[in-house]
Amino acid sequence: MKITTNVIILQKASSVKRKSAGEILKTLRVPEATVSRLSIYSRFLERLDKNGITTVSSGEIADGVGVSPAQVRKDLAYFGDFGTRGVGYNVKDLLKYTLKILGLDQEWPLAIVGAGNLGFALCTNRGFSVRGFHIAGVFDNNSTRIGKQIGNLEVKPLAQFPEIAKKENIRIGIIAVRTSLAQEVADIMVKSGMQAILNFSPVTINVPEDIEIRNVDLSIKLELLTFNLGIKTTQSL
Amino acid sequence: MKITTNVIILQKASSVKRKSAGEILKTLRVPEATVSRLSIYSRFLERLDKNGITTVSSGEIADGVGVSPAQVRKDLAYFGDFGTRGVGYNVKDLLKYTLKILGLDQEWPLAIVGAGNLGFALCTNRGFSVRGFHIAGVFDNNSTRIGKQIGNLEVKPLAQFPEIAKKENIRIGIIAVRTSLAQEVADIMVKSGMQAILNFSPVTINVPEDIEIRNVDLSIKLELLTFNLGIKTTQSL
DNA sequence: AATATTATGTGAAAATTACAACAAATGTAA
DNA sequence: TTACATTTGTTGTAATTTTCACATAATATT
Ligand SMILES: NC(=O)c1ccc[n+]([C@@H]2O[C@H](COP(=O)([O-])OP(=O)(O)OC[C@H]3O[C@@H](n4cnc5c(N)ncnc54)[C@H](O)[C@@H]3O)[C@@H](O)[C@H]2O)c1
Ligand SMILES: NC(=O)c1ccc[n+]([C@@H]2O[C@H](COP(=O)([O-])OP(=O)(O)OC[C@H]3O[C@@H](n4cnc5c(N)ncnc54)[C@H](O)[C@@H]3O)[C@@H](O)[C@H]2O)c1
Repeated sequence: MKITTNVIILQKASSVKRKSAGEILKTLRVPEATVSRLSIYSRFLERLDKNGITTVSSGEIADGVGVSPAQVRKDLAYFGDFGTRGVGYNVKDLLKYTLKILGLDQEWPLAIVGAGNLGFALCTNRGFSVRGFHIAGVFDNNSTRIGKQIGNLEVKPLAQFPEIAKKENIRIGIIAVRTSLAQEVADIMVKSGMQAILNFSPVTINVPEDIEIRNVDLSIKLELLTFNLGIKTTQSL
Repeated sequence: MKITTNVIILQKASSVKRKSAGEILKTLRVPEATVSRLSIYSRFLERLDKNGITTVSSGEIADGVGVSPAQVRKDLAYFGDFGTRGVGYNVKDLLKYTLKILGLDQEWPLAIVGAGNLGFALCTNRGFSVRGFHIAGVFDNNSTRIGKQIGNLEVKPLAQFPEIAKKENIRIGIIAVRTSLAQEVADIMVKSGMQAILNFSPVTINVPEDIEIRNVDLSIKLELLTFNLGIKTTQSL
């Protein structure tokens, strides 16, 4: 009997509904935190695999990434039974499963808008390719940047975004322009058919409900740190 | 009657205990998510203030940053009564309070280790100064990078980290070296007295309990997006 | 073959976080 | 002055997430 799993992640994620006649439709609600941890587990498994380790327990994964063993098992249990009781998990297999779950069993072309310092760093970042990402287009609307070569990529004018995005089959856009222009760029991305956006600018971006958007927010993380350091030294709030 | 507030943030944060004789000691447990949102509210208030807006309601803040009005009020209520019923919040005052709470009523010197592409982008990032951060030192152990000038900063050898960190009173270190060296750099930071670490490398770093560490994790966010896009197109997991 | 050991998967309990509803306070208009 | 509209601060409630505890299964040992 085939079970089609209907995964819905909680928190900020939009709900996803799918129908599948004649099959059991199981509605799963997966915490966003679980998906994030899955990404961490997956990277840890990659390291184990590289080191020739073939089997791992939930406890070892837990130690390796700093969560509880129960959390590891619970997280994995959302997606299936991947382990063997009394033994643990096969590293290669579990790695393959986690990658599949995260959608990393395929190549993901990305588009970056903003060829400034951050955009440059992103373009040259070696980490992407390991996980199946590659930059398929970099855009800017500053004439001093357009035409510049970054690695084997040429910075294109923003006007070409829709055309190239379509040709390259890009579904994920990355915003690396200065704060005041981020919303404008997001709008263009949405119009050009991006289904997901990763935003590096420290500002709240508005997009339609069906577009996935996440922020990589340096300031929030830094200010979380100063908050914590602050209460260690401040007499009262 | 003076109330000394003992703030403890939840999740990954370490608990903080303070004593204060003769005063009411109220133990607050603040969700990390609340602190993160406070950072977002604070930035939104900065924008309002810049636009000359003097009063704002929880509903307007909520609309501006994409949360519920109740959430805004609840978050603020952890730290005090900042509003006026029937009126709302004074923008300038609330901005000042949020900055104070986040520990941003002082200058924070930062140290960056890794003068690669990301390190360079961070050094030249204009966003820091607005919130009271400034890069007080950049370090690398690659001889081709040492001595290079980034803005008005010179890249120093990593060996000088402890000395400069002490002289410049640096408490927060930023890791921007390649993944395989991140733990090593973290160890040096801890030994040099850093109390908080911001890590950009996609790997789990181990530090003593009393050191605050947070990750700015590009991969997790990207893979959250591919997870969501994946379940929209994949027939079954 | 029986027993011990190890480690998964899971249902129930506990903890945490978000949400909703409303009383209290303020300002405004009749 | 009174009634009305607005919006906070707070209490209770619902939803979500994590943790706990253990039955179950696989392997190792005696
Ligand atoms: N530099 C960092 O380390 C860092 C870290 C985190 C977040 N950020 C954020 O990332 C963003 C970019 O930072 P940066 O340091 O690269 O700034 P930058 O000034 O170096 O680069 C901005 C780039 O965007 C381009 N641009 C501006 N408007 C555009 C538009 N409408 N369309 C296309 N391109 C446009 C500019 O020409 C420039 O090349 C900022 O919002 C910043 O706050 C930067
Ligand atoms: N480039 C990006 O956009 C980006 C984004 C997110 C995360 N990251 C992560 O940030 C890290 C750095 O990325 P990058 O693109 O700047 O890489 P990079 O190769 O350009 O720079 C790495 C720098 O660290 C220096 N370094 C290496 N070992 C060191 C040590 N022991 N002490 C001091 N310095 C040392 C190197 O000399 C080099 O200058 C990586 O872990 C990467 O995964 C990069």
